[in-house]
Amino acid sequence: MTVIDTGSINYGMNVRSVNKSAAKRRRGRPLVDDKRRIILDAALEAFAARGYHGTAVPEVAEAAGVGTGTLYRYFANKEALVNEVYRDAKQRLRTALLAGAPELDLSRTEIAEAWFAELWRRLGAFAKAEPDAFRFLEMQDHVEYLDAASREVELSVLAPLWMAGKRLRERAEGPTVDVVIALLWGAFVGLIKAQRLGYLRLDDKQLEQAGAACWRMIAPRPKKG
Amino acid sequence: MTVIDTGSINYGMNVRSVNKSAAKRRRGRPLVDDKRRIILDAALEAFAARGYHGTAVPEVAEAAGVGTGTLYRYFANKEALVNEVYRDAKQRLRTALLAGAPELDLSRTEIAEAWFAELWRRLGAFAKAEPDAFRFLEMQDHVEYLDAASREVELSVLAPLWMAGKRLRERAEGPTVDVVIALLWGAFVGLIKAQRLGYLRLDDKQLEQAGAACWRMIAPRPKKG
Amino acid sequence: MTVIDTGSINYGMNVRSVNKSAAKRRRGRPLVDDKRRIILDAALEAFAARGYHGTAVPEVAEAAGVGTGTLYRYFANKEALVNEVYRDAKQRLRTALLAGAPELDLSRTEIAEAWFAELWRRLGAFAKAEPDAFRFLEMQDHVEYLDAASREVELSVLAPLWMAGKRLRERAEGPTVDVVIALLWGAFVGLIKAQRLGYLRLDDKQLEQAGAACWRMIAPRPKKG
Amino acid sequence: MTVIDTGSINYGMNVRSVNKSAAKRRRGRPLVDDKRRIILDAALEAFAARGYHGTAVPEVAEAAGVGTGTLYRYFANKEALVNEVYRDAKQRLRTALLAGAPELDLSRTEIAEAWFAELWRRLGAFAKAEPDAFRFLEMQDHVEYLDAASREVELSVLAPLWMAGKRLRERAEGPTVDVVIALLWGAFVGLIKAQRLGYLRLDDKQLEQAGAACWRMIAPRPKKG
DNA sequence: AATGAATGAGACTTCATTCAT
DNA sequence: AATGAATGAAGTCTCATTCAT
Repeated sequence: MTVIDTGSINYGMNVRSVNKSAAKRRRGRPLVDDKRRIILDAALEAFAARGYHGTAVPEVAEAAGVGTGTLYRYFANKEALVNEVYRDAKQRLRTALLAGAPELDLSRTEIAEAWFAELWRRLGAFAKAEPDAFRFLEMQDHVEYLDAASREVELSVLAPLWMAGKRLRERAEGPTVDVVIALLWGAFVGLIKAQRLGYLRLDDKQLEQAGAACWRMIAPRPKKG
Repeated sequence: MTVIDTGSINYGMNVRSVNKSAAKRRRGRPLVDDKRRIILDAALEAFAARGYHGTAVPEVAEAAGVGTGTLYRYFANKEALVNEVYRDAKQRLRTALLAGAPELDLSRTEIAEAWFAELWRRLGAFAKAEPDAFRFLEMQDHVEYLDAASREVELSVLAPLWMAGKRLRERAEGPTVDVVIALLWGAFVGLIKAQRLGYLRLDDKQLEQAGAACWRMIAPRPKKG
Repeated sequence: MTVIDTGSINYGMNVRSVNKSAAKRRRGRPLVDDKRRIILDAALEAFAARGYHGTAVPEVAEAAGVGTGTLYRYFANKEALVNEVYRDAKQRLRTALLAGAPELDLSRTEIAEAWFAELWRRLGAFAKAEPDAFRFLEMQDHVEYLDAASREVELSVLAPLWMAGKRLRERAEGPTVDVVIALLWGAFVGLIKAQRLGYLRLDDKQLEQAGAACWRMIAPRPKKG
Repeated sequence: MTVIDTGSINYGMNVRSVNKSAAKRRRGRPLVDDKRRIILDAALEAFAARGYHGTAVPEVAEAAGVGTGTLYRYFANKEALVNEVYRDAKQRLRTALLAGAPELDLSRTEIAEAWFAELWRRLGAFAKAEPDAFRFLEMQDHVEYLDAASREVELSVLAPLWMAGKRLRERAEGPTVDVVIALLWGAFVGLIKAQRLGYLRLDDKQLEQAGAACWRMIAPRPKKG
């Protein structure tokens, strides 16, 4: 069962650094994308900590180590910036969750369970490796400023999960797929939030146990009759 | 089993109106608390919709139908206002969840299950009756401006749940109480958020099924050995 | 010939002061319009001196003796301000030129000449009494920021002149009415501009002689044949 | 009468192109002045369209097809640029109006009239050939940034006209030379401005008629007595 | 010599808070 | 006690100018 044998793969953790070091260079000269990357990172941290309205653009610029005017050379305005930060983080989440996931027969319960455990582990790894990204993405009310492109990215993460859920819960009773996804996602978010607020400390074992509990929530039980 | 026989009690739904109409009056003379109440309600709505930093104080005053200066007679400043809004909403949530709950023997599984179902129902009722309060309370990053008093109120809601969880999961295996609470709370929040964002529509039956799924997550299974 | 017997009427000169003193007051309390008026006057002076783009809003506020924020209570933004300044000045020009002008039989040359002399004198009085208004109105390229309302006011000044010109030059040969108006208006503007730049000094006699010269430019000569 | 027999000479029209193609070259190598010329032209267009304060330096550089830094190699700063643009345009106007004008006996009325008609025609040709130059030169409030050198050039255009006017109006009654020049110049500017704003359309015949009307304004009439 | 990325001063505008009425 | 006009600090964004490449 190769799926869960990912201990050696460090997903999530390296997405960002990959992006950074992969910045196109020509003969050693760092290109525009470098500065862009630095600003995006600084903005993510600020937005994650204080929200969109609570963050001043010069703050972001300073954190990125560039002048305010420079930031505006890379992003048309604050709204464009937050949208790119959002898409960027969401893409990384997407990669962390879905990259390299093989097509599996989720109708077989033991395979489905392993698949879910893997997903949960990846989520945990992402939340640990990129706490700011995770926190930012789970903020309420991006709606206010997200543009069409960002909403599309949003769907590109949800859709695969929804498809998997659909296959997983074919012929099962209980809540519909939408509800199950919302519950699971919320449960995970709640866990991370509680940790951030200091209500609990998570180690790998507890994270795994939490995942197992969540699996019990959705484990298919055949419909009556 | 009186616990679940609360169908006739409309908890939650009336919390706000009770607060409103219960504003202390003496022989028909409206008291100070009336205006206070109105401002708090207007502020809650605004904060829930646009967040703390996205809401302007004069905006709140106008929505409350009072002058800006008047608002400052009741609340020292914007931060004091948001803290009071927070405590006020949290108290109402507390009442909606915990009021009149009898002491139960949660070590007996069928009683515990009924107790959880009731809790879940009350949560649902609160989220429906006071969407703004629920949304506001679950916003991230109150931390930035919450004061000690507010954090205390926060605990006054959590503590009873924690105690109940403790009793419920004595001798059970799986995640610790903190983790379970975080998962459950998060799951419910995720459900409501998904509904608000239009990812799903909830009717009473689906809400109940969701609750049942969550119960499966925490239903005590005796420790091995 | 009552037309030219206006020596006792001080047109133009008093339009502004009238506006000022006529600010609605109730029991001696100066009303909102007062501050509005002060800001408009300060803005006119600044715009006349340095143009729209050359004038900073806080400059105007300071000249008006109010805080920057205050200015924005009265005018939505800089563009709204300049439009109101424009309309305000143009209306005053209109009043100064056209107020109380009787209907005359401009087909009779001697009446037409007196009418023109009167118009010229009024122009001179306006330019003298309100140099800033005159200078501002004759700046190039208001077009960039003028809104529909302002363009309407523009026409309300031009239309009557155009009608008069039409009547005056019925059956005359030479340039069309549009051309004549443009020439005359331009000639007057050139005169004032030259004075402002120090190329000449105008006394009443020279102004009158200039008007007479202009009259020669348009004095109707019957068409040949 | 060679003066008016200039129908075949295309003055004005070619001033700019002459300047351009006449940029000093040596054996096909484009010289510094080429780039200078291009920048001046781009700047003129921008300043004419949006004014000094409404024009950004990088905008000019881009329109000229050079880097921003390059522009600063040719002009010390924005103010130096606008001054050079001004002098350049004014010189071209000077050439267009005065080049090749023979010394004439303006005391003879019919010669003076022909001379004036020629001047008017040249003005018209210049305004048509170089609308941007004409528009820019007639903008108000160059004063703010014009330096001594520019003001000198201004005079080098005015002085010859003033001399001619002096000779023309020796012993005539009516307004002084300054006034007459201001009126005429203003009249022509008004005509062109009206055309630009769409208040009228000018063809050659109307332009000539306008010139004739203006001549009537200044045609010398012997002093009484 | 040419470039254009970088910058910070300064422009426009908002808003938390005060205070005279 | 209630008001809302007034304010200036602070936020978003632009642009004249510099300087490393």
